[in-house]
Amino acid sequence: MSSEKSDQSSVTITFPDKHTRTFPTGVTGFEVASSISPRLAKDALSITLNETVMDLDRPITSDGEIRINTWDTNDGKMTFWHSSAHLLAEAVEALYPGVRLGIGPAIEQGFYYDIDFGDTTVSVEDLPKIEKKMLELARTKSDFVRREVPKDEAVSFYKEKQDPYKLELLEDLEDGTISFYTQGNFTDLCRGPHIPNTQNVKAIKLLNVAGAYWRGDSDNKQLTRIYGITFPKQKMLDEYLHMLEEAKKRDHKKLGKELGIYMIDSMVGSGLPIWLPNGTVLRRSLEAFLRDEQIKRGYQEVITPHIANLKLYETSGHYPYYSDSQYDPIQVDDEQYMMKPMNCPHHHRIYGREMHSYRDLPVRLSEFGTVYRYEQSGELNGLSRVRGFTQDDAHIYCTDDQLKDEIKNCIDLTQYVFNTFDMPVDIRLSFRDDNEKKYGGKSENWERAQREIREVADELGLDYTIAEGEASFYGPKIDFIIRDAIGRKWQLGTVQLDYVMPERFDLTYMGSDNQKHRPVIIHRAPFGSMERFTAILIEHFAGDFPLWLSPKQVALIPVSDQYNELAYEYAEKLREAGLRVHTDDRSEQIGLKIRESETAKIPYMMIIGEREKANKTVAVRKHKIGDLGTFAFDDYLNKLATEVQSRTLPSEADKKTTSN
RNA sequence: GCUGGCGUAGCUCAGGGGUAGAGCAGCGGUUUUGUAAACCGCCGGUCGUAGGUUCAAAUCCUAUCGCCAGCUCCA
Repeated sequence: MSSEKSDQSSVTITFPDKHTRTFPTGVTGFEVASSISPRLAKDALSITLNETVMDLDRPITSDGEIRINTWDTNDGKMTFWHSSAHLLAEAVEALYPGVRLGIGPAIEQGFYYDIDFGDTTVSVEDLPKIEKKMLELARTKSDFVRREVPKDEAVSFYKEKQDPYKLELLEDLEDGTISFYTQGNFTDLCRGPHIPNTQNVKAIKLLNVAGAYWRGDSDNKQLTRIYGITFPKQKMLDEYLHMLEEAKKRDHKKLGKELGIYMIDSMVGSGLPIWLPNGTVLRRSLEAFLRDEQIKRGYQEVITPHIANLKLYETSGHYPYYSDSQYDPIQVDDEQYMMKPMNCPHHHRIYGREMHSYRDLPVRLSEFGTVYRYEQSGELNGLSRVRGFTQDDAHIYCTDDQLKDEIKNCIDLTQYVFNTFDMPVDIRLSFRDDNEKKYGGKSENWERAQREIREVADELGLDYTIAEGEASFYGPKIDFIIRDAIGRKWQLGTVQLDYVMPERFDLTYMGSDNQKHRPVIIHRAPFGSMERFTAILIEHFAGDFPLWLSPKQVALIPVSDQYNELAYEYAEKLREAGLRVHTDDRSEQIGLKIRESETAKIPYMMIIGEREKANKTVAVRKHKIGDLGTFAFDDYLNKLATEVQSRTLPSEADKKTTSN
């Protein structure tokens, strides 16, 4: 921060609500917080001054906008967890003298520290004793003390300590910008900021140990990374651990198996998921949903083969550029063919098969296209990371003038899709940075595209962030990050602009000026991959799917064998109405049949016995809710059909049924 | 691919040098049932795979495959 105004005797601080106050120069964040309320001063962890997070006791020497960071803010948590990482390092140094420290940052959920334990292996069993030490140290209420040190001193400090990692970090730092933080007996090279003292840390959980390469480079030594999380209150930790357990219960690998969604079979091959009957119903329902919506929006569906001549990918540039993640080509007659890693080149050839007039554009080609990519074995994970998957892919070929409308249409479709599942969406505009070499296509196209994307986002009133340098090689993109029912974030759909492929495939259209022009391509996929999206859906709904997606929608449960006939009759009517029905005609007790339907997460049960036979009614029981009462069969059938058609979410359906 | 952990019956798990265990599921009977587990019996495993050590290996060692947590990468 510049201190050009340090000669002034006062600084003007602007608060988040835009009101301003004047303080003497050199006032600290703590003093500013105290001037508002003692409570705030007590809760404050750090301040953010002009987007820079600072210690509470750093003097403020220039005007600026301030935020006082408590636990309830993101910056506050980051400060808290970063300080907790130091606490972890202190505990580890105390318990394992002679360890070398790498880096220890705060992360989205907690923090980690990378540590070289030398010849000692540390496993999860060792974590409780480190936790205990951390708590002990936290209770000493040690202040975090910042000290700016000359580079020479920092270097000799770490030479003394024989820590090659910190020395390597120091190489990249300039004299005059180096600071140490000390708490208790522990000093660490650190930019800061930190919380005032260790006693705010009341609850500690070390979660995991894992190997991590120094600086993320697999040529470097692998350090031991200890992950942890801390809280200012024990209750918060309890809640967090509860959330972790909840997430575990929702794990799609567990539920996917239990509900018969998919299997992975070692004889078929790892990373090659097999969709079981229940999963296939679910997936086809999702596809039908998107397909219908795309048809309404003027898409044309195509089907392309799973392997293609290598020349196709040489033309697109995917080969050999991405050959690390592609399966090796196979020899077919005199030519080489490759498993399809992308659908786009096929679609480009479809576009290119005939002349297009500007009047025909946009051309929107869609495909549920299955692609194969080689993922390293350690990457594979259930349905969410696989080697063969199906993209809900589409490519839109349009003129520059149509681009804005098409982007708008894509964003609208994507939002429509995620709204249907009640998944809140964060939007990120991924633009290029100044590194020209990273990107293809003409600069003016990029600039226009980025401007138009932003205009569209503004016109739609979207709340978005811009990520410079996150664009793909061939164009800027819009990324959709959704949040699931337990608040986890997933990057899903993308809309990407492409100025490179039209050149590579020599795609043209005839303009009104009777000249050939290059179309712009939009790549977009709301779900991204059917496999990954299904994994997220399973976890989002915890397997309790909305009726329209449930593999089995209604279980018919006769009270005893005598009522089987009526159950078959009802089942037939439900099937005719398009519902997926299971009739449980086993000679089992009703309690068991209900229990099994509950654990299979079938949304509705219809119980049929003497009373129902007499009156042509059904007793309806709803999954997770219980007995809803008795209804005329035909009425309930219509109600269910409506619920499917409107794609009602389980939470909404519960409200409706419990209120009547 | 790398580091660490884990592979025992269809599933969930116990056992840790001396003849493989439980519950659930499955099968056969009995029970004909009113809103989350009826009763009896039976079947079921080369202890992931391959080597090795040993009189003897599910158990110890080595390799390998798979899974899990991370690391790296992701058009």
